[in-house]
Amino acid sequence: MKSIEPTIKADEVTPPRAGEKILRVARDLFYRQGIRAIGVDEIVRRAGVTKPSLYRSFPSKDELAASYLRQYDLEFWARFDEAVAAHPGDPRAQIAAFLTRIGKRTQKPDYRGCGMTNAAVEYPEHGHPARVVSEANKQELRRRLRAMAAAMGAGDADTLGDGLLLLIEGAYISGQLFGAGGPAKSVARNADLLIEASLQK
Amino acid sequence: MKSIEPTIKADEVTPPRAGEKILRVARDLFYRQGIRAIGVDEIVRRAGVTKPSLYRSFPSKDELAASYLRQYDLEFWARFDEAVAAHPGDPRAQIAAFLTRIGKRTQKPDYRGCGMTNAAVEYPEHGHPARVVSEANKQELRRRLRAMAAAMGAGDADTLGDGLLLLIEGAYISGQLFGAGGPAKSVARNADLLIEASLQK
DNA sequence: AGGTATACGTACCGATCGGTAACATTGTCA
DNA sequence: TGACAATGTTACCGATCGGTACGTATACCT
Repeated sequence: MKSIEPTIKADEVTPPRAGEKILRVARDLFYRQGIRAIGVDEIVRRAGVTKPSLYRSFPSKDELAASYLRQYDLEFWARFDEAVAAHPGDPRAQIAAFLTRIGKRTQKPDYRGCGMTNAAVEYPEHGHPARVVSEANKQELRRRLRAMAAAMGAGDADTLGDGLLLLIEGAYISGQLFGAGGPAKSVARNADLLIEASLQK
Repeated sequence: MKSIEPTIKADEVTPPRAGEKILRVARDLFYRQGIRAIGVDEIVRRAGVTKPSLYRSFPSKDELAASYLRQYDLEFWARFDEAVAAHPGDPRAQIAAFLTRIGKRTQKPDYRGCGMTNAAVEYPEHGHPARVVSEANKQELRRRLRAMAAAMGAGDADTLGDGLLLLIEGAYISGQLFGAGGPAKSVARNADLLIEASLQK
């Protein structure tokens, strides 16, 4: 009476692996309160697992933080590419869509900026696992923004791309500094003004 | 032979009080490595004093961090007002001077952004002594930037002022994320483009 | 010289940090 | 049934965390 009912695979009925639960909880706590502010004990407690389970899935807390950021990276590019895909061949509209979304997110009550940016602030030391992931993400973002600026036909595409990056990072930070009603809500408008000025040169 | 020579008061000849040495060392370590990353033991060790001396001058580490930021606040406004004083009655030139200076600072090797911004990222909790100082500084900066945008005659002064704040915060963060050669070096140029676009509307 | 207040140092506190050793328990599959 | 892999349990490690009780030195004023 037990071998005839795997209508669902065992893998699917099995509750989330310990590593997955840990990463899910860590992601939430790290983002909302910061990586340094959260101890491994609190993570395992909220995840309903024990500490050895954490260290069987992750070699260290620093690597757990890096894993959190790698997942964050995937979700970030998913959002980015979603805005891109919504306006094929129109980089200016792509930027506008992406920034409009950022501007809205910054107004939400529990917004705490960009996990990548925050991690880099928390870990200034070069070579730290979390910082490595964060820097790679930002390098790639810069590359793509400059490419989009060039595709718009900007005279100085690198400057415009960098200007957009400054506005975006400013929105991330201002969002968590000022909360709702802060300067971040105008990021899309300001980016559009900057693009306009950079094109008619 | 001892009562006739107080040409200088005793207070002045005395080597720096423990509290001052502590604050000087704490300021340096907090800025370069972050507040959470530095323990009170390291502060007192590098300052050449002992821990009770720290807690006689400051009620807690959090308050020491707040004192560090209050001093940072004074120096920040000194730099800001210096740029303002250099171009009386010309807010656009004042902004340009201030941002040019920021752009240069971000290219220095040991640049680590704005101490205020970093502290707010490290302490997301509302009401934390360090965060309170940081938020007050940013609120005032926003107010002044908006006022300067209005003085420039911008159609939508609040949007322009906020846009400048976004660029500034973006420069702070990008400066420590990318190091020399990063997007922050173009902050003055992008701000000028944004101003230009905002005025001719 | 003596009193007094201020500043400083030694030694210590309990709590928490990230991380681990050793072993028991469970479910899966052959 | 028996082997295996994953997880849980318990207890522990040395280091560091922020913070303090308490005694000692120094400088000044009378």
